[in-house]
Amino acid sequence: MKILPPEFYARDTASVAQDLLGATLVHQVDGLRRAGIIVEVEAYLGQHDLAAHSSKGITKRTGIMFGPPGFAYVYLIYGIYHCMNVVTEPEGHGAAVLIRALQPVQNLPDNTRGPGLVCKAMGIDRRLNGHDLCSDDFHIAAPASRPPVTIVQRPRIGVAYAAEWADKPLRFYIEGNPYVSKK
DNA sequence: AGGATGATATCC
DNA sequence: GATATCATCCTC
Repeated sequence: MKILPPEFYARDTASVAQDLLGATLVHQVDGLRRAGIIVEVEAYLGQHDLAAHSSKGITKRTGIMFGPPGFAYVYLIYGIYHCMNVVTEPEGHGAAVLIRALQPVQNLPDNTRGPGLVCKAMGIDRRLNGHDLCSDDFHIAAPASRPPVTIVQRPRIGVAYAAEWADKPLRFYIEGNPYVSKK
């Protein structure tokens, strides 16, 4: 297992999203290491993508999305849950990949299906917004060799407001994996 | 089908 | 300063 470097994220967002499937998200706090395999993601392409938060431009909230790749963008949704993204593409682009579901590997509860539960299970909250995802205690690691999997492509969840962008197939998941949040 | 619950953007 | 809107999840 090796920690994915910033260069990994500084590419086409849809490609990064698909390449993250099968990688392991790791978060260690107070000596407790939590880990899960990423099985479902969504790509948010940048300022022109009406479904992306960055479509509003650079604000206090979205500023991190316009920063350098390989950093975490964490926000509070519906007052209760957190969602975690990884910033992609070169600095200033405003693109990110949302982590939607994990397959538990270490110190995780059974249900990690859905972005809100992923953050709850991993102990991720707004304090990690803007955190470097290439650090020892918080990173994504790639397996030495990835087993062959079929990647399914579907429209994104919960973005019906985004006009023509609502139907774009920018949600990716591992076919047949029981930890995917929705069929 | 609807409620929880708070930050944010976008108005006045 | 007020309000409408959420990249969700749980319970009824």
